[in-house]
Amino acid sequence: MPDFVKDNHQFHNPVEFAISKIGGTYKMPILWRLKDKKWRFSELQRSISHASDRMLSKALKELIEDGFITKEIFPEVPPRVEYNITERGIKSIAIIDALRNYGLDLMKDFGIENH
Amino acid sequence: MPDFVKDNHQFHNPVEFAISKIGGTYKMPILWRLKDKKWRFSELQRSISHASDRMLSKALKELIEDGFITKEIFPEVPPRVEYNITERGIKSIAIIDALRNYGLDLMKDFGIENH
DNA sequence: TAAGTAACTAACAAAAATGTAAGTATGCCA
DNA sequence: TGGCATACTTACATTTTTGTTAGTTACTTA
Repeated sequence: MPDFVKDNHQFHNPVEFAISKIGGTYKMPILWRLKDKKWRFSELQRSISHASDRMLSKALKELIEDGFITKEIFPEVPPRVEYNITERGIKSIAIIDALRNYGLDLMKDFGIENH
Repeated sequence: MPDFVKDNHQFHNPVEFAISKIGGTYKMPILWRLKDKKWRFSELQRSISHASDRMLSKALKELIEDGFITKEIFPEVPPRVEYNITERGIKSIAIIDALRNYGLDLMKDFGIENH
């Protein structure tokens, strides 16, 4: 597991790289929602209600830059914007699902009930 | 995916909970190393050389508190301490492996060569 | 007698992530 | 004419995570 550098940032293993791309508080929740349909900004906002405008916007922007999602702007007033998942985004769904299931197992293990 | 609270901390989904337990820069590297043998503190130090004493110590302590690893102190001078993985720790290896493989795929996708 | 060793801990500093509040554009509707 | 709606951005504050430096214990070896 040799170190490597990408975009002026040093990584020590593949997990660090993966987390740098889809980690953080909001990226996986976004990808998870986009996995089977397009979502508007305001829909994501309502659904991930603990995310502020700023954080949601920031996460979306980085996911676009990294090629996990795309953005379509409709020239209407008020504006309409739709976010769509890409091939690369689709490929991320499997680990998000695995992580989610592991999280559920851990919750059970720690005695957390999910109704 | 309802919110829940554990140890005075609010979580919004199972992934967040999983990451709170095995996330951060050093926990997965530690678990990964302990998966098939015991390691001494100094061995981990040499192997995860970018971790400072403090961070390594902190990560180990939290993994112990959360039941992923155990610690055995030998009454020798200079001291000898061995860290060992638990059942709960063993169960985490599968996602670490999955995340690692996903990371390798992503690296390839982003044009990063690993020799 | 002094330096070396393993496995730490404490105090403090810096960097990164997240949060909060306010402001922007454009046109529609009352 | 004023307020409303959507999808943002900017500036700033706070919190969390990570890093740095120095010190501790207690025995062994030079």
